[in-house]
Amino acid sequence: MRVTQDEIRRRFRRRGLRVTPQRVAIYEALVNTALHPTAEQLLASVRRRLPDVSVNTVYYTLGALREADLVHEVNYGHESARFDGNVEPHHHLVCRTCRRIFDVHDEALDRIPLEAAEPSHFAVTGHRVEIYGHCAACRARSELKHGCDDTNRIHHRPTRR
Amino acid sequence: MRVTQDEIRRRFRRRGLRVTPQRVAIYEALVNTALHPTAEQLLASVRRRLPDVSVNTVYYTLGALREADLVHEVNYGHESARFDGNVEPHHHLVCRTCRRIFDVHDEALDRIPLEAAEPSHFAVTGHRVEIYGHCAACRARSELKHGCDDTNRIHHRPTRR
DNA sequence: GTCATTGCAAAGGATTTGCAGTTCC
DNA sequence: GGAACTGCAAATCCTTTGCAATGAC
Repeated sequence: MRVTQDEIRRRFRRRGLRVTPQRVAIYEALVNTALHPTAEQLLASVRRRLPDVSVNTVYYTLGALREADLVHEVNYGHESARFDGNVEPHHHLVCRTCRRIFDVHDEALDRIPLEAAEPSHFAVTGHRVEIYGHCAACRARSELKHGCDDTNRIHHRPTRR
Repeated sequence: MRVTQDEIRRRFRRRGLRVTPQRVAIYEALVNTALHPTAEQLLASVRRRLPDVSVNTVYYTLGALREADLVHEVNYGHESARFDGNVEPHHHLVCRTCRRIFDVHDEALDRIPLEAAEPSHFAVTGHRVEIYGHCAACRARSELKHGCDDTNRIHHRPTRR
C-alpha cells in the first residue's frame, strides 16, 4: 500500500511542516521503500524527478521529518564508530540524551525467540537487544532543569542528532 | 578483573597478531573500559602513555583486532546514516555480507522482558532487536564461489567494514 | 510580508589511503 | 630478511554550516 502524495501532504500539515515539492518527494521516496536508504540514495532517487534538489535539502528535510517523528534513523548513533572489547554476547542500554552505552548481561535476552527470521532464509549468526531510554544521570539533570522551556528559542535548523 | 598485558600478548599470539607496544596499549585501553569509546577517545587514552601513536595506527589496529574477533563495533553499520519511514515498532535483520537491512515485524520480539534495565534506573522508551547473519542472496552467492580461497591474496590492511 | 526552506559553496569531522621508514618474527 | 606495522600527510566520504535568494502560509 503506497503512501500517496495527498496522504503525505496531510501528514505534513498535521505536524505543522511546510509542504514543498522537495520535502514531499523526499518523504515519498523514503516511506515507500523498505531499503533503509542513505541520504545519498534518497538524493539520487529524488533527483530523477527533481534534478536540482541539493544535498543540504535532503539532510535538512530528514532532520525536520525526524523531529516530527515521521522518520527514524535505523542506525542510531552512527556518527562515529564505538568499540567494545567485550566480545561475549550481551546487550545494550542506549541513552538518547547523552548517547552513552551501558552493557546489559541477561540470559533472558540471550534466549529470545528468533523464528521471525526464518521466512527470510537468513543464516542467523547472532542477535542483540538495544534498549533505548534515558539514563539515571540524564534524568536527574533534566529534573533540575524542569521549568525551562523552549518558548524563547530562536529558530534553528532541525537538530541533526 | 583487569586484563593484564601478559594476557593480552597471549591473546594476540594465539591469533597470529604481532605484538607491538601500540597494539597492546590500544587493546588494553579498550578491553578495560565499559565506556564503548570512539577511536578518538582511545587515541587520547593511549597517548597518555605513548604520546606518538598516530590516528592511523588506532584505526589500523582496531581493524586488525576486529578481524581477529577481539573487538566488536557497537554501532555496526555506522558509516552513514540509514533512514526508515516506517515508525511503527519493528526489528531488523542485518546482513553482515551486503549490509542490507530487512524489517521484521514480530509481536514476540515486541514483548521481550526488559527488566534487566531496571538496576540501571533507566527510563526505557523502547527497544529493538537486531538479528545478524547472512541474507538469502548472499548465501547463494557465496556458495557459487566456494572453492575460491584467500591463498593468493596479497597483503592488505585490515578491512575497515 | 515574514520566516522557513532552498541551493550553492565552503567548512568540518571521521575514516581511509599513499608512502617511506621501522620493527617484529 | 621480509612482511607487517607505524607515523605523517594528504585524500575521501559523509554531514553540517554560512549566506543570499526563493517560496509557503
